[in-house]
Amino acid sequence: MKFDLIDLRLFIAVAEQNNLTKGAELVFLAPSSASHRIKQLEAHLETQLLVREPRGVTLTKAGDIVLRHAKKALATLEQMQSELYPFTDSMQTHVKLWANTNAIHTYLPDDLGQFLELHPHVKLILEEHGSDEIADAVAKGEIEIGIVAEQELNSEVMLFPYKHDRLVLIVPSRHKLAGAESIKFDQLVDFPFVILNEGSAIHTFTMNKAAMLNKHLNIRAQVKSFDAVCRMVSSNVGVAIVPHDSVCHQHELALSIIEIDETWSKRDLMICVNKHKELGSLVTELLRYLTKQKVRPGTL
Amino acid sequence: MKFDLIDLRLFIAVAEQNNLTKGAELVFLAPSSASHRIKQLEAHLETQLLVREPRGVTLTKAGDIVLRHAKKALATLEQMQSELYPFTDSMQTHVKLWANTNAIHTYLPDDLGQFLELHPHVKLILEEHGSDEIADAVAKGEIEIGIVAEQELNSEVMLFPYKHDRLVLIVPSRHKLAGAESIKFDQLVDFPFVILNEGSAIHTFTMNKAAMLNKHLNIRAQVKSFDAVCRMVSSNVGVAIVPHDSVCHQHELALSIIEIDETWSKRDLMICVNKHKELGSLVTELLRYLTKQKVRPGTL
DNA sequence: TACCTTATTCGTCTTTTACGAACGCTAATT
DNA sequence: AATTAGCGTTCGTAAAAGACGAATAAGGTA
Repeated sequence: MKFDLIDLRLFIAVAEQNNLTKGAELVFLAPSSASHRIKQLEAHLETQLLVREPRGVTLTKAGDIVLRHAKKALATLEQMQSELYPFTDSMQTHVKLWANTNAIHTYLPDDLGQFLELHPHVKLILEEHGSDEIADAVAKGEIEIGIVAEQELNSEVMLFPYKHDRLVLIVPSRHKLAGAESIKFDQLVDFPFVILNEGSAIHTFTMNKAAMLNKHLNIRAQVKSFDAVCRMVSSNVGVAIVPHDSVCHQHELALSIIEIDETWSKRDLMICVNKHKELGSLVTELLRYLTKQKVRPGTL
Repeated sequence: MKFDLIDLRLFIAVAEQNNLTKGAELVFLAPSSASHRIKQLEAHLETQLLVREPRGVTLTKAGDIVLRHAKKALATLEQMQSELYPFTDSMQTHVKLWANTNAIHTYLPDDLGQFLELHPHVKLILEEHGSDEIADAVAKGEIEIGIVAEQELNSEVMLFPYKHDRLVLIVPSRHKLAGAESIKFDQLVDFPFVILNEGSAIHTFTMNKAAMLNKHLNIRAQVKSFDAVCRMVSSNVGVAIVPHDSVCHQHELALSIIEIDETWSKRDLMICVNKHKELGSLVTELLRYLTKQKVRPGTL
């Protein structure tokens, strides 16, 4: 066994991209190096793993086997690091995390709350900043980790997907807005609204947006779950603003989904960390934790 | 994750030996290199894995975790190679295997038979030679793999345990030989014998040894299993020669076990392969297979 | 006290590995 | 039909990693 973990990570990346160059980039290698490494790997295993095609690569059967086991092996080692965390020397006790408004008002409270519960000794220093500012601070090493919205940022940071979601308007199928592609928020403040319980993040958020337009939302119903929101809307009680992911699989309901054409409706959040600096174990742990969190419809 | 597979193998070896120097040797590293590697590993994991004591090392709790996961990860990769075997390029079709008399007449037929069944395209070229001769041929690369008896051989070969067993004499507890430390074969050819079915390897072997002394064994009973042999002997039917491992756990029977003081009674068999040459996948597979075989009492 | 075992440090040398530039190949484009 | 764009590979060079042996340190043992 003469290959190493970089080979495995590279191979996984290449396999998932079906593209050697892109895969190489994901593990910070030049294409030439990647090509060389994979050739060595194939030589050591005495097996062809990829078929090189003019537009990328595809896996052979042997490649599938390697992909599967490589993933498993790396997962084992990730798990190891995770379990190792409590024993880590020089245990870091605080992390500076900056996040944009969206993140701080939506997903973060829940996620961080859970994380802090799991790690009682940890202190988070959480601040709200603009995405560009956050990325710069991460690049300069002023903070360890940030959560931002934009994709195009300071190229000195490494990005991981955090949440991928957007707020949409749902209306009954026969509503006069039904079928519209997208809509501005100010076009709908006068419609009757179905919203979540007072105090929920999205409730507050929506009310604030309306207030900024000097409007007062016409609240027809307040309910306790996204499920209930959808049902109310489909029963013609009113319209509602909800995360797209919490509605997409309610196909049995007579709903029409409309994009909201506002910057705040986009909620693709990315985690960014310094590209070059070695991450402390606590940051690694936090990053691991946050990237594991999936969108949980109905929680927001 | 900046460590590599060598680190993991090294760590496992060191952990199992509780000794850095010996562990290093197992993975063909100088102690200095091993020390350096493990220090790096500890640095990368930000965790102390070993406590260095004057007589070797012991594992910390973190070390235990690493040991467990490292083993699992490596096992995954071994499994991968194993599954990969059928896809291997330049699939080797024959292997030269030399073995000493013992091995050829005892364990090998069974094990090789099974192996060949699993690999229908493989041809084995099996020859019988003396252990030293075999080791030299392996060292020179004339044959890929050998099975030998002695431990002290040409140091250019790498050894793996194959079978660890020895033939012993069993007699009834009240037999006049009972309690003896050891005995020569010629001292017992006149006792009545219980032996395995005609045709079994050990039967043929024993008969041949007697014939070499110009004696004819006094066969009192032939039975079909080692279990039966033990029962017959404990019932005073006669004495018997059996593999030690097939008798050791028959404590309820009134048996006395006596060493046989002959070279052929030692059946510690080792597999040897070339220390420096990269092993072909077929040889790897065979080696993997043979080292997995455990002594199966009652099979011989 | 002298000695042994075992791990570590240091300086040197070899091997490994990454990179960029040039190249070859194929499919899509003009 | 010629051109362009996307990909993977090859090659030479430069830098980094890694292995080794000798010397060292630290703690038990005879």
